[in-house]
Amino acid sequence: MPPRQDPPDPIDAAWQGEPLRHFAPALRDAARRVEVSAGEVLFRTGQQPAWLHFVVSGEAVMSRCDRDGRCLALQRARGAFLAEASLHSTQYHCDAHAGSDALLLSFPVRALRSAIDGHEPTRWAWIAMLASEIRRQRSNAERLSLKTVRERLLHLLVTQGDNGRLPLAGTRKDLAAQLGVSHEALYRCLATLSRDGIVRVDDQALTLL
Amino acid sequence: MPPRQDPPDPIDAAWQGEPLRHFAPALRDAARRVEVSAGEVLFRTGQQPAWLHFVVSGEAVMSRCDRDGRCLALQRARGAFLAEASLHSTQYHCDAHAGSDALLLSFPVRALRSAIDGHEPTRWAWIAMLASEIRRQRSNAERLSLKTVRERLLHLLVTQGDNGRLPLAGTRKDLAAQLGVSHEALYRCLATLSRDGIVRVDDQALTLL
DNA sequence: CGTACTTTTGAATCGCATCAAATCTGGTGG
DNA sequence: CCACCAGATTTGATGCGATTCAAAAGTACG
Repeated sequence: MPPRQDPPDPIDAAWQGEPLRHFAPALRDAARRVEVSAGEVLFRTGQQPAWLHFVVSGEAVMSRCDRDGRCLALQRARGAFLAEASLHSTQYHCDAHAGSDALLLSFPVRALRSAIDGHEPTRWAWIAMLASEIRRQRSNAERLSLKTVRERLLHLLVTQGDNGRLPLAGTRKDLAAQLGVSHEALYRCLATLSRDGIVRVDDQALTLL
Repeated sequence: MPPRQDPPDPIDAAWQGEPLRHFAPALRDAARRVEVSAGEVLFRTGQQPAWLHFVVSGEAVMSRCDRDGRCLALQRARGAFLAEASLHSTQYHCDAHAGSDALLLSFPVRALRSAIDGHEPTRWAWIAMLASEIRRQRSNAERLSLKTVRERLLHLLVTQGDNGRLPLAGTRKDLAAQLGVSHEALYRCLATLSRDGIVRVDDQALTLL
């Protein structure tokens, strides 16, 4: 009889990856599994951070809204911590909600702080994670300072892509939002690049040729 | 006889401020004072980081150039660490040079690492510094995703300004570069905002009215 | 005084946002 | 199974704001 094919537990997978695999055993015990549904509010400006959320699957969005009612996404976390910077804040400076049904691993702030103090691998995993986020953001800012859709898209393929291949996570509308351009402009740009044989576009990914 | 009026040492001042004032005594001893002149190269892509530079005065610029020869500034450090993320990298991913004559405090990477491990105030000062840089970058990306010069400028005044007042560090051309717009567009926008009484523009600062 | 740079204004052009509308898609319920 | 709906995708037309090129005036500095 063949062994039963359990679906791989995404939480187990998350514990195997960065930065969680360096986390102290005490943190594994302290972590709480949380399921949220699309749109659910995770925290609001002014609240005191008590838990830090690692987004195992789905998406969580940190955003700020101006008084005109327009909202801007500051972070879209997938397979990463949401609002890492709030580990030592006394209150949140943004709002956050689930961008889709999502599975979270939530860590008590106190436990995380003491693990960083007392457990060297946790400490350096945390610092490395912050540093890598800084790099990602710098690259993001670099991209947004480019003027044309074409330049931004190619920049994304070069910097984020795996050898020129970038898997499409969400819809192309989402990609347009990430690039800070209208979806129409992105569609037109994709059509042109595809027609000119510069980028191959399929349902799974964009590939630089 | 009045006490002699020594000019305040900018290095002393830097040690009083964040994040250096939390640094371990061992780091004070290990730090090296370095003066560089405008244009001088601080490091190049591929080199192994041995020193981490705190920019006491002047400016240091981290940049990446594409093969077209165009360079984009990823970070302009003033009163802050340059390339903090390289503390655990085995090599630099960018180039850096002095944007002006500058005074640096340089820390040996090894000493900084062990201070973070062994000295709690240093550790949390470092983590807080990384977190605050992430916030700054997120805010920066938010700003760059705005479409018009006007919106970007007002966003900068609100988020970076002290109660709507933003001291002008460099030239207005520099400000235009920071906002990711041409300097002509910025001059025109400033003229309009000034004429309409929305922003007061003088040599020292921009003030939101 | 001359040089290099910033600041400022003008004019032409280009790319994108926006509005509109049609098609396609996946999912839901009758 | 089909009708239907919400959303994504796609194409078209228009206008606006920014870029770009150009040129003049101001400013700092040796």
